[in-house]
Amino acid sequence: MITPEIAPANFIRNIIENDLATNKWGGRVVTRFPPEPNGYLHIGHAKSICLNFGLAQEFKGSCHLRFDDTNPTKEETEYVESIEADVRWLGFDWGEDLFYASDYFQALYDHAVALIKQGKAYVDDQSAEAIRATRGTLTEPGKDSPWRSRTVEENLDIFTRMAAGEFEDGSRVLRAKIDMAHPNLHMRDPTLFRIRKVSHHRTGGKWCVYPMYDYTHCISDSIEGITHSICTLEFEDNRILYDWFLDELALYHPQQIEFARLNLEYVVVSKRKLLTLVKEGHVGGWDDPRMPTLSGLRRRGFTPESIRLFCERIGVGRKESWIGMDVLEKAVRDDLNPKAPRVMGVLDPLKVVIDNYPEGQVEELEAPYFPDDPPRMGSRKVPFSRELYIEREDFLESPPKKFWRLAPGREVRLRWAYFVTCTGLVKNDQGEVIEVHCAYDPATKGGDSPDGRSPKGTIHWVSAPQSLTAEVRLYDRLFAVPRPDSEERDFRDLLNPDALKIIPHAALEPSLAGARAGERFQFERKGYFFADPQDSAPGKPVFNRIVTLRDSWAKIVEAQKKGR
RNA sequence: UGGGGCGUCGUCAAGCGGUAAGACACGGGUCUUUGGAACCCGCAUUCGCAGGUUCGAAUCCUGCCGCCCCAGCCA
Repeated sequence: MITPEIAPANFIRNIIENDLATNKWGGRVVTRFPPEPNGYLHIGHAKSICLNFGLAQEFKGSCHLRFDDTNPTKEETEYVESIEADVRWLGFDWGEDLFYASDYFQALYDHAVALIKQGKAYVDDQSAEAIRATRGTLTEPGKDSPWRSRTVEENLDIFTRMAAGEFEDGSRVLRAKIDMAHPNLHMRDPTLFRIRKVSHHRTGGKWCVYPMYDYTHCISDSIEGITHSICTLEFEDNRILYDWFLDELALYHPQQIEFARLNLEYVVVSKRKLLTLVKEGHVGGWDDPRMPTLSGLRRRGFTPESIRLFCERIGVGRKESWIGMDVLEKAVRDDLNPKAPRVMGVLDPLKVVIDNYPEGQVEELEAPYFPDDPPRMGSRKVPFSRELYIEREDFLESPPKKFWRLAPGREVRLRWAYFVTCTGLVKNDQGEVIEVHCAYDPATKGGDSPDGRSPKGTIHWVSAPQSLTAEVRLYDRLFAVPRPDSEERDFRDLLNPDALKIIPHAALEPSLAGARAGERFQFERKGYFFADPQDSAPGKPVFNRIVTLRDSWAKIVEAQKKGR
């Protein structure tokens, strides 16, 4: 197991601890995760989910799942289902606390009527363009609407008729009457309700006026008895409205707290761009293993634990920050290292003939699944014969300094098998090595020599005749540059062409024929792999590479290059 | 030139007036039948800058500088 990491302190936890100490909320901690059901959840949402559900868990409170479905033109049931599945997959449970903003449409309407009666809201007959034109600018105040001083009675009458469907979409809106000269633009008479004569995924045709976010969110939080309403930094300016509505309506008043959203290098997370990748076929779908969506990460083979570990490690603050992809990769390695059984698979096969090994002979060699803890899960038998495959990159005709693998005259250990020494090689017309010849030392069976010598290199291998041919998909970072969003070029041109390499005929050890869909393994020296849950069939697994192993040889090579 | 925020190691991030946690990355080493893992050591005399208050400041005050967000009938 990964050593349990102590959840690092953060300012939100501090606020909660302080509130608990002062009994501000009567000992309650109630948070919520409020997605709009208009797209798939991605790694950025995971941060928010882990924060909200994690805090609730830690303080024995609760976290509500609430769909913010106030805009029927953009929201669909398909998305609520995928969101529920993703949150559950991440390991969180909202219990009975599943809500929809649309549950509160009537209450929202009633509160609007109350605001009208208080003279705090009015119906504006101006067009959207006119409203925009009179909002003023960052430095100049706006102008009052000509409809701002309608009587309460008239406002009540028209608002009622708006809700009854008497007016066309866009013909008028209900606005709060605050201050058109306020320095915070959100306070310049924000819209409360707009007319939308469209069917809503839950309320159908019941409503033709729909409430806006600022008005809806605070009241929804209030109704549900939320204590800490955690959202991202871009809503900082909206907090003034959150507070204004609740104060004017004299309702239970949760505290809105903002934190910096996640920025992850080498991916893009905007719905528009992700959708483009899917629609234009740059990826196979929302759950393509290259995608930063939770469904993509799941399909790739990431574990929920690894995502949670990642979220814990990146912390929570109010500073715009960028997290390197290596942090996510490290998190999944750390999670899988103690969990994934070790097996051998050759991704780029190079044939090896052991000349002094009897033709036709096959030995079954013992190979532990967890070499660092052999009793655990025991071992499997791996066949060994005269003809093997090794990784093409594990042989070099003229090896550079510090290369410890196979080369002419060089002895290496074949993992769990024998020491072999390279005695010759065969090339094709293009001068490429297509076959390597070796001699094995029968005294080194199992990988130990009686004379105590130990080769510098140990490489993996698979017996050719018994090998399992399987498709392996090597995934890597989606983009070739760390911050695709801040580049001038079209983001499509920044995609990493090597984000997916399909190997149709990898040579795997035969035990893998028994791999079940959804199982994870470490292919020794190569990385962690996941039997694709959709494309694997009994006896015919298809593997996705989740992440490579840390590769210090690659670092040496790079250093040598630079040194030159 | 309005309003709201943010600036602590390469990247995140603790710290809340008492003399800079931790993680990732990086460097070195031990061990090793994965150049994996594990383990050990190192890694900010300094907290955007400049002043000030104080016995004492990353923490308080003042002034600068830099970066982000806001002008949807989106959320």
